[in-house]
Amino acid sequence: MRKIRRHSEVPEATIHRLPRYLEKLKLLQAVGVEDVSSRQLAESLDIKASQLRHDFHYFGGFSRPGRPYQVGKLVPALEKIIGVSEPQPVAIIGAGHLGQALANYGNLDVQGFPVRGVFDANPRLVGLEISGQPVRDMDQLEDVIAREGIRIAILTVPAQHAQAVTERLVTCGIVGIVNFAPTDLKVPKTVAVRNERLVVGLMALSFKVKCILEGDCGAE
Amino acid sequence: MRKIRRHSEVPEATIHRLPRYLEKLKLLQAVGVEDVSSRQLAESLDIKASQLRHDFHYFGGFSRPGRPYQVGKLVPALEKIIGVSEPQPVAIIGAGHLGQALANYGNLDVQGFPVRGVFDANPRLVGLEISGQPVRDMDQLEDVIAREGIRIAILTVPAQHAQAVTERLVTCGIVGIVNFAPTDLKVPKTVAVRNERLVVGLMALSFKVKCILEGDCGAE
DNA sequence: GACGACCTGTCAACCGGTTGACACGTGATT
DNA sequence: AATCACGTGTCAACCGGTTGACAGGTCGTC
Repeated sequence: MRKIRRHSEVPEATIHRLPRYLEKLKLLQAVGVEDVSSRQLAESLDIKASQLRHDFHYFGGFSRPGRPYQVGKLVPALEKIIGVSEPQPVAIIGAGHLGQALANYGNLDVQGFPVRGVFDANPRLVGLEISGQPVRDMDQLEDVIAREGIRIAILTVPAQHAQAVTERLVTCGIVGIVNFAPTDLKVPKTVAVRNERLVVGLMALSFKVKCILEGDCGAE
Repeated sequence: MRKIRRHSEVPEATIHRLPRYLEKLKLLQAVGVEDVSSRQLAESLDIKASQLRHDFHYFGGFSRPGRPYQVGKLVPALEKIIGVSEPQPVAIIGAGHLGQALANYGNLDVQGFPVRGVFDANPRLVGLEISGQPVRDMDQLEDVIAREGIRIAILTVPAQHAQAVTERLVTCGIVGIVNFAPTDLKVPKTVAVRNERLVVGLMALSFKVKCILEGDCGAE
């Protein structure tokens, strides 16, 4: 039942697994499964059971010893840990193709990240309606973020504007940024950034593809 | 000058840094920089110089000892290693909002991944033109992939169809898949998959945001 | 031509994350 | 009540990746 104080001690790798645990557990819950053992859950996620238990151990007290985990308790516990026990509103900055695609992506709402503001500097896009939401002019950025209590922003502006926009976001209280621009953002330590760089991913994949084709991967 | 045979020995972490090296080097090249030391390059990428040299060491022979790296030689060398010294055509499966956004994303072409086929099962989308390319019906999938020699596919179909489509892709010779569907794909070992799970990223970010807001991150 | 500034290649120590092992708790069965 | 199958919490060994240190090469300068 002991809770760890400083979440900063949780390894990065574990943090990235938490969402996957939650995802799978919600799926199980939807099917009506009540109990799940570390082995079952781990196997379905293709990781080792010991690792899963180790991960949970950082937070402690998910189950009574000797008994499997209870899906019904684990889901809200994980949601609380991750910070999505209440909806976490997000803003999308940049209503180009990608921004629009994300605004339309219903899964965000469902998973606890309702889009509460879409912004663009281009007057042609401003006023456009996407999934029932207007694209707003950038000069409303600060107002809307404050009013809606938004903490997380998704950045889909061109690379050359990314840093400037980021600074505005930081000033008006944004704490987390998902960056789709192919640039590294400079932010204070009190702001978390996650880079989603498609091209980097593609290239890493390309490297592996080359390995596979040349036959110097795996047992040769 | 010694070349390592089995690229599979290159650590995952290094593979993911290679594209970033290339990206930055291209930028330098565009500005006319000819030489760059490991320290300069590493600092601009916010990593340690020793790590960069260590990474390059896997491939060897990028520079004459005692002299800094030559941008003009490094760029093609890295392109060759990553597998983008020649354009690597890709297909996009699923022409929904995300698929369209990616098809429109000019950066892919520029970086060596020209989109050579966009497919969708929805008759309403088939025939639509995106960036000068028609959305094709799924029944043309095999033909086009074979004709264009496509090795990498980007999967942007709904989760429930992802596995079925994947199997078709594998059968017709696709070796790398970028998966945007929130599902784990089952593929043979000879196929590389990279999952781009937006919601997982958002949740990891949300966790950190919560840490920051609660003040239990960093030096407290 | 000797010196010093600067560079890379290389290796060994270090560190964080992963994994296997096991102690201990629970409930069903005999 | 004893036993067995199955479960979690916990820890120590292990392993891969990161980091610092240094040997050895190159160039410009005095």
